[in-house]
Amino acid sequence: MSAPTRPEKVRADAVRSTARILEAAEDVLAVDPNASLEKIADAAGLARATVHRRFASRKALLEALDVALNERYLAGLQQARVSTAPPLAALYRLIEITFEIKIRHRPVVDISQGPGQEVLNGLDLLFTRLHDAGVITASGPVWCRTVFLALLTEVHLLPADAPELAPAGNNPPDDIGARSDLLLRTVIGALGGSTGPELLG
Amino acid sequence: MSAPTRPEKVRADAVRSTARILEAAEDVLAVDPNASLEKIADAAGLARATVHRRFASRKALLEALDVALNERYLAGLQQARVSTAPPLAALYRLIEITFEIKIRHRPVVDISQGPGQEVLNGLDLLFTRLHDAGVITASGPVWCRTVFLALLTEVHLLPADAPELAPAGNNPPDDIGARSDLLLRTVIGALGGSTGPELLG
DNA sequence: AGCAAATGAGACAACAGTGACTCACTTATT
DNA sequence: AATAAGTGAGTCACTGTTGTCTCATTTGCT
Repeated sequence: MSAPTRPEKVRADAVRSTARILEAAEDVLAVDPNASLEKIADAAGLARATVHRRFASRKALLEALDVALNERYLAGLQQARVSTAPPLAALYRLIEITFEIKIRHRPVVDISQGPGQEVLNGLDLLFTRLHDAGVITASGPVWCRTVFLALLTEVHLLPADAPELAPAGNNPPDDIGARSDLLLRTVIGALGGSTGPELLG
Repeated sequence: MSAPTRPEKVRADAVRSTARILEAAEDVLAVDPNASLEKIADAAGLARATVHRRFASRKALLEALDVALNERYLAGLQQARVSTAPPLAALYRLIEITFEIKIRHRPVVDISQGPGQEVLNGLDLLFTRLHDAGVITASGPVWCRTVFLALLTEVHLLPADAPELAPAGNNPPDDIGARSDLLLRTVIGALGGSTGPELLG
């Protein structure tokens, strides 16, 4: 009803601001899911009023953030060829991609309802395939995905100098690789798969 | 300075209220860590004023809850003979005890600082012993405890009718036993131990 | 029964966060 | 350079929560 006289063209300014706000929100909310809009605005280097201009309400911001994260995740699932590649290779690739785009989960309202359903279906498919291929013992995809997401969060929060992230002979410090390896080993082991070093054979 | 005329004797009334408030707080805060004092009071069947009489501030309530949980946990650690019993048996017993007294972790402010240090030390000792005994591969006790607590939370939140909680031939539905088994298998596997059914040999 | 303690109900100010608005100023686009 | 869009800074009303207080009533103790 009260159409706020929408502008003819969206200026490059506004786009940057929107992106900055989303980035800041992701970072800030990861630490404190109840952080105020002012904190987010500060982290984005903008005024709180600007946040309100780009996002009508706090709820709207959270939903936009949810959508953005789900999009990234969904792209990751496709890129990992979750439904066609050998499941273990797909899982490893998905993990790598996830760490590369540093997806966080905690902040998001509730991944289980709303647009995140596609992502969940993709994960469930992956774990079903892993079970069918005999890579893991656990058969319930919901449980598998729960464990996966929980461990993903923990590996994500692990400080970069943790001893678990120091691989055997690899001198070059490859943070993403180390985290991916650790998460893969841990998840597969947790779900009843073999943890041998020849996993990806 | 403003000593609020402390009573000569603490009545049985007050003790019950304090306990009720702590119980309610544990339950309510497990679902929503930012629940208002009124919600907690309602869950306890008491007026908000009473909560404020027993606990000077919200912070005081959270600290008291933290202390209470840590006490229970510490008692569990001793009861499981974490430092003397065979480590795998100790872990299993600790898990059982934890589920019996239904300890939740999320609500607590931050278990890593304050009086919770003793508990963490106990857990670290347990995982060090598990590694030394060759039960698990992971050697960093901090990482082990992180994984343990994360999975504990997930198993705790698992609905009672989840397929993962239905054991092989055991007809009698033993919820705590099923959860304990699942958690033990998952944790040991996640930390690089064998997941065979003959674990406790 | 009698007293002190504890509670419920309600009012109260203080405070933080949200959302809407204005106005002067800056920036992007043409 | 001119114009439209975007921003910063500030104000304002509104809401929910916290913490304090009072007073009538109920409850536990002896």
